[in-house]
Amino acid sequence: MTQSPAPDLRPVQRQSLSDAVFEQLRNQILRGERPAGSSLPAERALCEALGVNRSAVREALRRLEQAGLVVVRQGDASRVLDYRRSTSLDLLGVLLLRPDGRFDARVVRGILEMRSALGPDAARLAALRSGRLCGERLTAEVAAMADAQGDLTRLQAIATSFWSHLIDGADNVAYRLAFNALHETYDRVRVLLARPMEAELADAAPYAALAAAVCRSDGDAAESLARVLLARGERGVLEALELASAAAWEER
Amino acid sequence: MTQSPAPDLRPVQRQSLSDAVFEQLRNQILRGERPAGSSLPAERALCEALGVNRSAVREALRRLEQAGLVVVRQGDASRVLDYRRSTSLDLLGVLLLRPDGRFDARVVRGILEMRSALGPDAARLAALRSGRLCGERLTAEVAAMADAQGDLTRLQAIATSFWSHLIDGADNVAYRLAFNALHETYDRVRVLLARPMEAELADAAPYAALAAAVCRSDGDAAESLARVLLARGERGVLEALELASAAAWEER
DNA sequence: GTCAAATAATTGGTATGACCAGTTGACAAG
DNA sequence: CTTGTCAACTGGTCATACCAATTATTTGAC
Repeated sequence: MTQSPAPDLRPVQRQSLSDAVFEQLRNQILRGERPAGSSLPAERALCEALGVNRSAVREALRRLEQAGLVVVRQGDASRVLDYRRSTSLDLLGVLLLRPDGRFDARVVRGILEMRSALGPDAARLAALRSGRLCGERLTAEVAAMADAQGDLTRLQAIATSFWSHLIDGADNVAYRLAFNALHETYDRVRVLLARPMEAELADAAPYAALAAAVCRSDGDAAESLARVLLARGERGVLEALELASAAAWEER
Repeated sequence: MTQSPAPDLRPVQRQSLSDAVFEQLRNQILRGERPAGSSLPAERALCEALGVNRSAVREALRRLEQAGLVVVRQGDASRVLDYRRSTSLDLLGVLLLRPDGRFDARVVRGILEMRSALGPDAARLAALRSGRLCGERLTAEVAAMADAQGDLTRLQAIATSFWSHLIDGADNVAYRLAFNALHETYDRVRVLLARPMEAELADAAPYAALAAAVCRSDGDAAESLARVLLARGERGVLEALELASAAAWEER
């Protein structure tokens, strides 16, 4: 008797009502269906329309407010803000995926550019500020890479850890918080990026050189090594993106 | 009869209960009084302790969750996250001011470094991508600067607008969102930075040169001009920061 | 008719209290 | 020791009433 292939059961994602309301309204705003300046329906009207209690609606509104998507004022209707002007980096993740499920190429490009602008500078600062201590941590990650050759998924995790230590070494809160946002965005599409970023991930040598540069507090070398390293992945992702858009073109 | 000096009444900022609860818990977390990994009291316990309704507590928790400061899971206690790892740039504003009301020098330094890393690249991209159109908008801002000579507050507003147009020209969502966060942080301490940044604000010539470079799509020139321009303010702020910390030292 | 003050209607803000639904850990049965 | 049950937490949802701020309308004086 043939054994059917193991159906890998993934944990089902739970979603509270306020989560659902939040996502629905957020997506409508980001899609432009609720343009900046427009008013949201009254809370009681939203309850009615969505079939939930007012608490759920209010909690969702609080989250939208915290995210910088709407402004709520007692006595007046809640108004939609221009998310391009009023939100912070934590929205990158949702902006990355268009409504049709494909990548938004502009967002991808923007993320890559930011990575290339901050990464080398962070490497420079880490070398100058945390030299030896940071360099040793980086070297440990490089050693882990050697054990993981061929396992792209594991290499992704190690590379992330590598950069996280580098950012810590740079001792820059703004870079840290930006990294958090970029990392979370990256995490959403990690599997899809494994192949395109193979050139950046599979070769441990540049990481080793960068770790060494940091270790000897050579800021200039660290900066230029980081620049070269990041360019590898950038090229791969952009190429994959072009192929994908070409394929989408063919589909028509 | 002597007239007492006009007591300038500023509009009192309204604050809902959930706002107050949010701020209190957020500050406790950021101050380390509620360390990462620790559990928050149960919602009903918080209501009791804070003297408010459970709705207010829940709405505050939703905001904390959205900000990446806590994680809430049904059936279990809410837990505090490590904000250095789980929050995004929108926390810069609160991190900037220490509990005693002074600036956190490390945060200031970090913001300046990020500004210097992204600004020149944004200028380069704006020149390459939006050249003429963007350059004309920038030129208009430069003209406004001429009318505002001497009025530092107005110059601040114009410079902000100048950079906003430049970021738009760079056509990079990530830069835009990062700019939003930096700008909001800047806005909180605008008046305090007017003097220290005078060298960057008062001279319109560098802005004019940058606008011209963008206009003729000269990416390299735009980048280096932006670098020089931003260095002016950076130097001034860092000097002011040293003076302030020296003064604080004297106070003891 | 004009304009300002009073008022009604609409919006969000807060409060109570009940009950549903997951999580955890103690505890008894196997 | 393992396993299943159950009790006591936890957050999630609901209904309803009333308070408070804003806005639009009406009213009334001039």
